[in-house]
Amino acid sequence: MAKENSENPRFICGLHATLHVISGKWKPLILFFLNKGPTRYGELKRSVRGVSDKMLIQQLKELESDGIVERTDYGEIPLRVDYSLTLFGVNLVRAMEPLCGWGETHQGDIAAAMDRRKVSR
Amino acid sequence: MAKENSENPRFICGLHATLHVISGKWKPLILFFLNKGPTRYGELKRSVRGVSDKMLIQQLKELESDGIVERTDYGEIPLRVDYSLTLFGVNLVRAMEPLCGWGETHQGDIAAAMDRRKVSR
DNA sequence: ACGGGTACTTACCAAAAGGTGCATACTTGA
DNA sequence: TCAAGTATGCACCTTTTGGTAAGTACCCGT
Repeated sequence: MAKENSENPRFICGLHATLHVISGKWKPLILFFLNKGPTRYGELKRSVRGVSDKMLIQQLKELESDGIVERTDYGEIPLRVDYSLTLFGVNLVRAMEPLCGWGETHQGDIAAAMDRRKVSR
Repeated sequence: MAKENSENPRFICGLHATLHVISGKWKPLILFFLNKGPTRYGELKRSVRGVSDKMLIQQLKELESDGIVERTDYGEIPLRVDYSLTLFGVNLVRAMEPLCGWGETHQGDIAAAMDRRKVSR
């Protein structure tokens, strides 16, 4: 078990801790869309364009395990399952909001940066 | 070149755009430490515990290419190079601050979540 | 009996990301 | 001549992440 002391702390800083929860190609986007309210699996998949079933389910399971997201199974057929944010998750998404704003504001710059990276490969 | 229209937009949302800039295991931490002011390469490496030279240099190059970070070579021997945030970078790090706060507040929960993930593998 | 729907599983594979180990350049001091 | 310092390069390798394709469970309607 990892020792938690000042000599070898688990996390370098608060940001480091947060990154462990939100790392994964799709997690930030999943959380972003769940911020709109409880969402069915299929609807979430349509919102998070490009994600595969395998990854969506895997990352939802991890978010559930971490206490960020909760899963509601209505026990119907066809299956109807909702995913929603816990209070813990709502606070996390709130902390992510400035990143949304920054990205909105700088989409042009970011697209240009991506093009530069592509060219220099 | 990717078409930017409402039918097939480059980014799903602002957050998606931001993620393209900060994705990479070490980038958020690099930015976090550079927020303290211009930093020498060696000092930055010591701060970002665990990073290899290869990755630190690679991710610094990408951040520089994206206009987030600037590199100052003093032309001395031994080499002395400083890395610092551009204004663009300072604004990005400001947007990341709530994530630092969230992580600070929830380090215990996050550590517990990580332990649960480890057990269920 | 079969196909539809939704949500999810799994084996195998590919791609991406990250790391190791050794190397380089250059001036200075021993 | 060699070692020291700092910053960086590169070939090869390992690990992690993500994707594909085919499959599953279950009830209902045709």
